[in-house]
Amino acid sequence: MDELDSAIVRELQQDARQTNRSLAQKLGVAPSTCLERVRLLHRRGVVRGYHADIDPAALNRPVEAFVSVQLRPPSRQVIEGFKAAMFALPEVLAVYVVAGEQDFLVHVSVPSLDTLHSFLIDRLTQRREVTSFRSQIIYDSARKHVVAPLD
Amino acid sequence: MDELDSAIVRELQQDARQTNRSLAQKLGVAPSTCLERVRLLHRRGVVRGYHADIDPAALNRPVEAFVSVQLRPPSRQVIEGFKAAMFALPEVLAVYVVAGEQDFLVHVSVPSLDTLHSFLIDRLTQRREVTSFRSQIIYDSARKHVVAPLD
DNA sequence: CGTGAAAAATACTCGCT
DNA sequence: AGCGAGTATTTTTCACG
Repeated sequence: MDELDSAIVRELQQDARQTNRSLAQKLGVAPSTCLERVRLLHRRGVVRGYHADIDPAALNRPVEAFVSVQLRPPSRQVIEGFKAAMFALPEVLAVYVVAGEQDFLVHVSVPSLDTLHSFLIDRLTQRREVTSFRSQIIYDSARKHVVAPLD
Repeated sequence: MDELDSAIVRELQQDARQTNRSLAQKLGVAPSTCLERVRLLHRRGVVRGYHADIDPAALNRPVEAFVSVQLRPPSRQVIEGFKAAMFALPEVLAVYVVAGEQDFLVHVSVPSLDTLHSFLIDRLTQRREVTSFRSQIIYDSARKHVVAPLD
């Protein structure tokens, strides 16, 4: 990860569809050089993929929330099982196994508050390993698409 | 958003760099048709951008956490100010204004637990509007890159 | 390891249905 | 709106420095 790699990573985070040519021009190297670097970044697992960012409203998912969940017992089996079950649900965007009062954080996006309520009742309350949960509706959010190396 | 649009959106979420040609082939339409659809999806704001997914470890950010923050007073001014301040920090990946006991959720990624501690002390404790906060280290996580329409 | 030029593939335009 | 042939760019390869 030298300076050129970092610059490539930054640019591809900003716009994954820019041509290799314009990328090379911006960074002041030959297109073939740039292409080789990008390939190495793939092989090394630095670049994990390229994904379109879609407006949730267009997918009929205007309502988002975080649901914190406490599990019993918080064993590996229970945690892994719950994680897999949640991830399989279409409403779920992401799952996080966390340390703290709660064991789990589930990021969901749904068509309405009604759908959220149904999700909580049908998908969480049902499960015996869920001892408690708390949901936080997201009023507003902002996410970075370009993340710089630290240190 | 007919069936073709949905298919395009799904495919571009899965791999944003696939050529228009292969995309058209998969969906059984002419490349020019496909290109026109993609452009319309842009214009309508359905596709907001294309971003490379980078391994956080490669950016020297192996430690992630959610920090829940309570603000006083939870006025628009205070919330917006805090949001902007947090978003400007390099450690911050995303910010969420939420409803519930806490007012804010900050997603951070840092080089180490030490860095996280410094972040909490120097960037949160310092601020007068922060009345309390709680941090949850992320042990494990999974995020979907392809999100389907609901209903 | 980076480069430049040739070859192959792709994007993009546009007149037509 | 969707299509396909033609043109313009781009990607990709490869022999050389």
